[in-house]
Amino acid sequence: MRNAPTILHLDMDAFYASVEQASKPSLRGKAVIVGGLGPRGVVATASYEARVFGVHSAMPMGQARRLAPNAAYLVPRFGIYREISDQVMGLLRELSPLVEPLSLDEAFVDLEAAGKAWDGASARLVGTKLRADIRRATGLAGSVGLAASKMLAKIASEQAKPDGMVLIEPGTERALLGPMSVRTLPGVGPATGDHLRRAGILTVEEIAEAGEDELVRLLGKAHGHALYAMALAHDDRPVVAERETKSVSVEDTYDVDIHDRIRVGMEVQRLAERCVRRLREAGLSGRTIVLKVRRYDFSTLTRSETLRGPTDDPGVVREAAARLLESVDTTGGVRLLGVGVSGLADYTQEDLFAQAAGERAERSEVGDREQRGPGGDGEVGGVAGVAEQSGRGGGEEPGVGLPAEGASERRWLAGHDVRHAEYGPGWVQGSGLGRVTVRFETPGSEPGRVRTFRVDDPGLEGAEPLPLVELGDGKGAGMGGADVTDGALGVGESPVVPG
DNA sequence: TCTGGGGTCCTCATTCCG
DNA sequence: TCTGCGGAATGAGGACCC
Repeated sequence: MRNAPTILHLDMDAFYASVEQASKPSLRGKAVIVGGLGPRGVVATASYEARVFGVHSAMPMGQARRLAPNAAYLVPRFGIYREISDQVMGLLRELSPLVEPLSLDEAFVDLEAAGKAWDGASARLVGTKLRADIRRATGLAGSVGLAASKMLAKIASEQAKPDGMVLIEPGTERALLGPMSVRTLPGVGPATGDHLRRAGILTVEEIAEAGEDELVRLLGKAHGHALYAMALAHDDRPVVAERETKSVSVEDTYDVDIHDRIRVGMEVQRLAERCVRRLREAGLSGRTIVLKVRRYDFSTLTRSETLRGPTDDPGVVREAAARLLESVDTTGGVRLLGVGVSGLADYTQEDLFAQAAGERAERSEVGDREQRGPGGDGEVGGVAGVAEQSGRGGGEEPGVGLPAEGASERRWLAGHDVRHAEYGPGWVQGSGLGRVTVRFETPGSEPGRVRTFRVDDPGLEGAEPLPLVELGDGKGAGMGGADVTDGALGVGESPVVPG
């Protein structure tokens, strides 16, 4: 491990929720919860105001609504999150060519590799400037951790939240980590945490005291060795700029369990097609097809099949998925279906055609029996439409207000952007019972007024998100000096009117 | 109104091959 | 020829992360 705190970890604070607050003046200082709004949705991000009520990410939406009934509940807008993320990652790449994004809102940067920092003082300067640059460019707050390894930089940024910076001085790591919970260490989740607790190991120090052999005995070779090293603050993992994709998958959780076997088959076909679309967009092909089924009782099983060569042929993937489904008992109902492809290779056309032809010829007799799937192509029934809604969010959301494929009526998703011919730009506060409620405001405006329309109002249409920071003047639209109208935290009137 | 979606990595069992 | 053994590939499942 290096001896200077020159690895930087950036973590954008409550990212999705902060973007929504920056976009929507009326939500600043309020509890905002972003996630799936269906009956089986979970929280993706809660604003700090919402966390006061005990709401946190991965919590079932129903539970969140009980804890914070007056919060604003919004559907994610991945398009704008990705745009802002690109902006932030761009700033990081100005610091160093060695940037390792972990997600839309997190990344490691190796400052030493670029000669941008060589000791604590220079690293602090870089961190301070970065946070200011991010705020100027996006209006948002990010927390920075600086340390001599990835693990510690990440722990540091965690401690820095919200809107802060923490540097862990080399030499102080063991003392700092010792009293912390084992759950602090990367790779220790609920299961491993329980495992360790049953062995009487609660803190990082106790992991170190237990010794490597005991850890390996408890957790297996790879995990045991890795955890022991982490507990001693040994972490040599380099910052890796380019990581290859290893698999591509899509999955949908259905609002209501599917019992009908034919319907299950159709859904698997649709998922296979979506998966291949994603695969092709990435310029990839793959050898191993994976079917995932989560049953009514939440038990999950996977079935996979490896082809002789990589494919990106929708027909081949559909057929493989259908074959895999045959070996799965779905009586009792399924709540989730997924199709994935792994064993990825670079796309090559000749391989592809040879493969497709070969596979089909091989199974020409068997094929007929299981072909029934794609016949009803394009037909999306009532329940399928609902599933479609819950399944969106992977990044290919349809434009708001545009009809979903096969759906006859426009859908207005809470939080998404719209424009009205008479009232201008705004966003959907809620919809139902044939009505849609829109708040007319923009990132740079004062909190705006609410109006309600019929869902088929001809003057209303979906719109692109507006930039958070007005171009040119560099004025941040962030939360810093935003007006907070409620005296107490979030106990004010609901900013989102249901129905 | 219990529990999303898209990934990665590891372990363990089985099978095939030399 | 029979048997044992050690990979490598494959398949299933679990844990974890954001």
